[in-house]
Amino acid sequence: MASAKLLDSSCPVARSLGVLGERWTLLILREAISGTTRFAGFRDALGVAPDVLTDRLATLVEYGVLTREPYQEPGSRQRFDYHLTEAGRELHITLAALWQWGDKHLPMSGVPKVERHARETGRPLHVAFVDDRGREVGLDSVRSTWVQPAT
Amino acid sequence: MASAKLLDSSCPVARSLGVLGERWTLLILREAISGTTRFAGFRDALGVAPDVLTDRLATLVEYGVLTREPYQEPGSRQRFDYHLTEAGRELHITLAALWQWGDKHLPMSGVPKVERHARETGRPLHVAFVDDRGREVGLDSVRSTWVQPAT
DNA sequence: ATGGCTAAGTTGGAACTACCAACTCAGAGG
DNA sequence: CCTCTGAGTTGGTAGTTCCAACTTAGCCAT
Repeated sequence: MASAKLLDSSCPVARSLGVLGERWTLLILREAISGTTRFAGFRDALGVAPDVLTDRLATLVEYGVLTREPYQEPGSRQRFDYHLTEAGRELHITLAALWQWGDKHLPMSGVPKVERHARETGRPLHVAFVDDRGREVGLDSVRSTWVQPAT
Repeated sequence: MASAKLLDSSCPVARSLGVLGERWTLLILREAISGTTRFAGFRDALGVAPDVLTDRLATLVEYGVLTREPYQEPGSRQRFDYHLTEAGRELHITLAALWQWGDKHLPMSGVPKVERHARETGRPLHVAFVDDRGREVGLDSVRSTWVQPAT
């Protein structure tokens, strides 16, 4: 599980995909961000096979995206649930980027939609490049450069 | 190819992953964004098996992420190269989101890095949620709501 | 104390997908 | 005509995923 080949790559996109790029993983995280915490919750929401779900949850725990925590409801035995870490919460940006791309380029009519708004101002949100002053910058203004590590 | 099950999902993240979620696809697009246009370029940069590469390029062309264009260098026969469409260029945001997550949470020392800067101002860039005025909004301020489609 | 119920898995086999090496095909140059 | 190169195709093997059935642990009712 969690492709060692990709994790050893010098490219951070490849390393991210080494943890996140297997089938179901990003959908599991979408569910986690929308509030699902339990094995059966993921299985029922996604229809993922239980052996695959076990594998993916273990990988996400191993790489610090989820925590596996025991809990006990009164009158019931101890069970486990899965909560996002800070690293996992940061994937909201990645998932929202996929969400807005699919919404625009693979549209589907007649289905309920999710919208994102700023909690304080109510303004609609999207995902974009931003400079260090917090100002949005258009795609055409993005310039990528290579930087050698300090020796 | 390009999971029909996911493409029929009501969730745009699942639909995006129906096109982009197969192994190698996002890495091929990372290469495309960094300027690679030819079959051999992708194969040599990534080490992907040629049958898989053929399949992924065809899927990306089918869904409007790449175009397959004939070209002819003087003194050489006609060949094909693959260029990003506008939809493909927009995936720069998604890939940069994966890039910054991997850079932060799966760091690797001693390797060259890519940095992104605004072309006009030179300011460093990252990917984040932004409101409709172009102002960055922190993760904790994002509120998601369901909207029923107009009937 | 036995049997049912549920959450959270495990196990076994069939089906699908990826990997690797070798091969094809079309035109250009010698 | 022979070779070279880019852009693939093909065939067999190895690795993954899918699906259904089974397991395990503790609580509760009878």
